[in-house]
Amino acid sequence: MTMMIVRYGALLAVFLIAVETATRSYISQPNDIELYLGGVAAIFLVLGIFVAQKVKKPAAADGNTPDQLSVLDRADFSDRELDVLLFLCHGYPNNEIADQLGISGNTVKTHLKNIYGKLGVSNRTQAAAEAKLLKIVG
Amino acid sequence: MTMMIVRYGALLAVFLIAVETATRSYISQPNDIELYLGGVAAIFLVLGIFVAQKVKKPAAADGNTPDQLSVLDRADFSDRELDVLLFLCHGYPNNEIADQLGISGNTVKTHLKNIYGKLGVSNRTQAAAEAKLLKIVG
DNA sequence: TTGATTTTCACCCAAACGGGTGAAGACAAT
DNA sequence: ATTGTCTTCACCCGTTTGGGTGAAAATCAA
Repeated sequence: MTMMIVRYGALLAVFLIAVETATRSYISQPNDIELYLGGVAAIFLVLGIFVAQKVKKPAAADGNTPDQLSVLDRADFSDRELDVLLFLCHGYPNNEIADQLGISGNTVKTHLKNIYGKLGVSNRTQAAAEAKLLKIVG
Repeated sequence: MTMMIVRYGALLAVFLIAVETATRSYISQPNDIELYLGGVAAIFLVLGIFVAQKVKKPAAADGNTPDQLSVLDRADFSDRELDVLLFLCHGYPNNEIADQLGISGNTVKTHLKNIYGKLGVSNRTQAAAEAKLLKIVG
């Protein structure tokens, strides 16, 4: 998960350099500045949306007093844990989660235990409620 | 929801006009174009993030086809069933629901059975997910 | 008052779940 | 290379839940 942040950071840097280069080569013709500006604006608008989608935070969810102690987001869960959590929130029992993910029921139980620990809950229904509260799942 | 889109659309339009105006007044000094470009890029980056945050859809819950056949609301449940359903959605186990409502665990089970039947589900987590999907509980 | 609905509770049994421990292989980071 | 994390799986045990049946009060409408 740390790796992902680095990757996107590098990607962003490359993108910025590209734009900078384009700027320098275009600066000789000050005629179509407006068009160019619009292009840059559009590109960065899309980029902003993209970044927001990727680096999405839990956003502190409206008027509910968010647990100040446990502010979690997707990054605090491993990929597999997020898989399990997704199925869990849709009401799948352990066996079906196991089938869907192609792993054993025991493995699902292990992931669930870790999920419960991270969320500070003691059963699947609380986990589902908490996950939705923290906007970890849609 | 429609209203919100219109509002943000109008806001975006106003913003674009403002930027356009600023562009026309600045175009006389082609010196600090780079700086100006950077500003526009930054602004639209932030704007993109903002838009993505605000116009973010509830995601329509993945790929589950919503039951067209069973459109239930609160009226289809008895008062006591709604009580149980509420605690259920908060992740309470049967025993605690029983304590909170001052009834026996067996009675809670009976209510749950009826709830499952009405929602067309087979366990409490599915019931919680369905109840939220149907907006029976907040 | 009669009948329908709701609410309450009991018993039984099988399945699912939660908690603990242990451990193996993969893979990235230091 | 060693550490750490992730992922996978197994075993045991007790608790919880789900499903079925039955039934007694209370409430409410016809």
